[in-house]
Amino acid sequence: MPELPEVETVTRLIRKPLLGRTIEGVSVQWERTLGGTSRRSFSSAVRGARVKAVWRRAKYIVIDLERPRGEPIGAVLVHLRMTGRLHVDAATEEARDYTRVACRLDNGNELRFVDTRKFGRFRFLARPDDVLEGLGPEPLESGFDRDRFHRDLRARRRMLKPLLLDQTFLAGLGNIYVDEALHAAQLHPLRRSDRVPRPKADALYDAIRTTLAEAIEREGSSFDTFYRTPEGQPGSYQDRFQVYGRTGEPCYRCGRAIRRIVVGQRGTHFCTRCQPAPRGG
DNA sequence: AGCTACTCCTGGTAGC
DNA sequence: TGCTACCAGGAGTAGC
Repeated sequence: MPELPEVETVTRLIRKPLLGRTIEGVSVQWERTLGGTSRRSFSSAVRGARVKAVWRRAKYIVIDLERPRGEPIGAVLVHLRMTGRLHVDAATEEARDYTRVACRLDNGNELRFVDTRKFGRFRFLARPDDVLEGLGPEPLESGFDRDRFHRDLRARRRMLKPLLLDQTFLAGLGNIYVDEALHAAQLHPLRRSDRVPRPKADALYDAIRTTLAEAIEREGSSFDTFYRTPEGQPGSYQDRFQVYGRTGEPCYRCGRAIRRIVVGQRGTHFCTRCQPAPRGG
């Protein structure tokens, strides 16, 4: 599903076609995609606005908007959740199925938010920081270092799997990359965060950063005909999965069958030999 | 504080 | 063939 690497890939691809463009009009097919704002107020907020910047924070694509004279007016925060996609098409191109929101641009193109399952959000916020400031550190940025990660792990008493999925703890990881990082660090998903010794915390830190960086290099993961970049190209990191979706198949490291359990309603994949069960939590 | 269950949605698929 | 049941999971919320 779209996690940090997929969102980063999408952000990079839509940046160029959006930068400097003015939104001339919007059409909203599914109002709840706006995340609580009415069609009317969404439309009046973004119509006439110009795209000042396109960047990523956690799993959000942030589209900063400004008035024609240059005053900032807020941002559209796009969250793809499970099935959201962004496309920039010629406005004359045939409508895509499952388009929930579309923004007509001043160069004849249209930004389309397509989302079969309707979980995604395309929200205008006058003060986007209200949402973004509540997020945990960016795992690939320099402010996130080994000392901080170790300290943060010790400050909580939670199982690693749900803790790493918590966006206020660390931003950008989802179900797939958490499983991959825990396997790389040889840590059991149910291990309690305050019982991870420093060397293992360092190993997990390295595993998270390496996994995410390599996935970005490969433009994310695509599978089940699910994820595609805006140009329709699949990413290729799914070929590197060590545990995710490999239930019953041999661990590449030790040969034992990968096991699947459910933790917090999430499918969780791990190797019972490489990631031994914690004793007493 | 941290856990579980539930909700939002739809397409795909397993099972009959 | 066609039906039903269930699964996928990001994140918000409620209740314990």
